[in-house]
Amino acid sequence: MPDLIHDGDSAAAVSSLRSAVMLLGRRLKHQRVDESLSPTEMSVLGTLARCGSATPGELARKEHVQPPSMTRIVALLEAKGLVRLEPHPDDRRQKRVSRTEQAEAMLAESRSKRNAWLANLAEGLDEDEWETLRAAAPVLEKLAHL
Amino acid sequence: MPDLIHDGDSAAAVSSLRSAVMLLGRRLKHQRVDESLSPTEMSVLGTLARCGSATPGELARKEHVQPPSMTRIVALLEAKGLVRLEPHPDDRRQKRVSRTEQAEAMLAESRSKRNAWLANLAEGLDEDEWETLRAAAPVLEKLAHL
DNA sequence: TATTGTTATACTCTATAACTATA
DNA sequence: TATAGTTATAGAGTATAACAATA
Repeated sequence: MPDLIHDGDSAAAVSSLRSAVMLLGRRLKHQRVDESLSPTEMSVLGTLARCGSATPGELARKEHVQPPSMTRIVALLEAKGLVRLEPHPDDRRQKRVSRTEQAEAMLAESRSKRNAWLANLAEGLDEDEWETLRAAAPVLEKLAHL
Repeated sequence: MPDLIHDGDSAAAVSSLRSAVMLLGRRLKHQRVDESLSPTEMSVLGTLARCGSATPGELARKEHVQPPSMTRIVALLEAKGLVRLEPHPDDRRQKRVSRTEQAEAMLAESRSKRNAWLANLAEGLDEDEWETLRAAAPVLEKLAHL
């Protein structure tokens, strides 16, 4: 494995990346479409958008909450019409949780709002800076998923 | 103002940046030194590291919490030896809150732990990718502060 | 007997309303 | 009279412990 990041410049870049990502992440999180959804409820919908469907237990593990908390979250999302619960085909103890069309529309609106906010912020950069960032976007995305 | 980001490629880059920053931000947030500090307590210490010192009211506004919540947070931080409270020089209603040496050490350790985690993650990139990200770091930092 | 999910209950964090002290 | 901070109390979100149903 190449040891890319142990010179001084790279250490500074790591530190700079870390603080920028954390601050920008916090600011993005505040751009919400639906104030009535808690961060975890929102995150569960995002997870379901990636996974298609999952059991309550799987969701609890992915969101780092305990099973009883997920029971409550799923019940709230179901009451809001954002997820659907079905019996598990193989195991009658489990359930399948999947998102509704309404949830997909809300997620799309949420992404769209945050994109618009970020694009507006990026107007404060000059063309070279934006070009640099545009080149880095796919790399940052790869890094985030490593 | 130049209209940099309204072509299709840039819209894709904005979306990619947004999701990468949010995911990476969430993952970084989980890298904690002290599990006994709530996110807001941690954030208050970070704010004090930037500002030097502040009144409880200023902290409440910066952290977007109500004054009574900040009263409690400051009291908890003081009990943990992480902030110091002093009378305000000009106004006897107010107080000055500043961080202790112990808080500075904790913040340094926290930054260091997150940097190490991120640097380790970055080992999964190849040299060109890392070079791209290193060039983008200062731009991302500028963007986060706009 | 182990696992999935739920119910009952307690704790943490934050908010609102009412109060005290100072400007 | 207005402002800074605190006290008292309530609500939202999550945790642990005990339980029911199924494997």
